[in-house]
Amino acid sequence: MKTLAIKNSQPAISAPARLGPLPRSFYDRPAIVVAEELLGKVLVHVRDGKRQVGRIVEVEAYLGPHDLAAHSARGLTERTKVMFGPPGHAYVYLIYGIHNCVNMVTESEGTASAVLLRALEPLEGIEGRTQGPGLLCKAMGIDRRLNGHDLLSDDLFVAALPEPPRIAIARRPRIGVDYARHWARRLLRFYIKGNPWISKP
DNA sequence: TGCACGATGAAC
DNA sequence: TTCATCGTGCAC
Repeated sequence: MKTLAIKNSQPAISAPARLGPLPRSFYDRPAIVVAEELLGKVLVHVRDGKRQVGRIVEVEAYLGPHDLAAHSARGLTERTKVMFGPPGHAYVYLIYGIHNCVNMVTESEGTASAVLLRALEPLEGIEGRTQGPGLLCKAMGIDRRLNGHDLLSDDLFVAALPEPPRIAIARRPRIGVDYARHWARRLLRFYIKGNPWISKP
C-alpha cells in the first residue's frame, strides 16, 4: 500500500483567533457518540506561547473493561487509572516503547472508556506528519507528561470551529487490535470520508 | 525478578 | 515483511 504524498498543502480552512475548550459534558457521554462528534473539531496545544491547531479527522472508540481491545480490559492499573477517572482528561501512553498515543477520556468516572485520536489535518503551527496516532503526538508535542491533563485547561483542549463544514463519517474496524477476538471486528474507527489526512483508508 | 508483547512507524 | 525499543502487566 502506497502512502499518498502531500507536500506543503495550505489548509483548506483556517483556525479562528479565539478557540476555547468544550465543556466537560461533551465528554460525559458514550465513547461512540464522543468519537463521532470529535470529527471536524480541533485539537489545540499551546506551548511556549505558540499555538498548534489540528482538525480531528480520524478517531477510534474504546468502550471500557468489557471491550477486549481497550487497555482498561485488564482492569484498573497504574497505567490505565486515568482511563478509569472522570471524563474530559487526556490519557497518554507509550506504545511499542517508541510512540505516544493520546486519548480523550469519556463517560462517568469508573466507566474507563476513551477515544483515541488517530489523525489530524494541520491548521496552524504544526510541522511534520499527523497521519497516525504516534506521528500526531510527535507533531503536536504531546507525550506522557500530559497524561491525566485536564482538557478544560487553556493549553491542551478540543474546540469547535464556529462554522464547522458538513462531513460524512466512515466506519471501519479499529487498527492493530486483531487479538481482541470479536471486538476486533466492531466498527469503532471513525473518519471523515474523503479526507486526505486520515492515516489509513 | 524476569519476560512476552503491544491502540506504531519506517526501513528493507 | 521485519525490526526498533521499552513500559506495563503478569507469571514465577
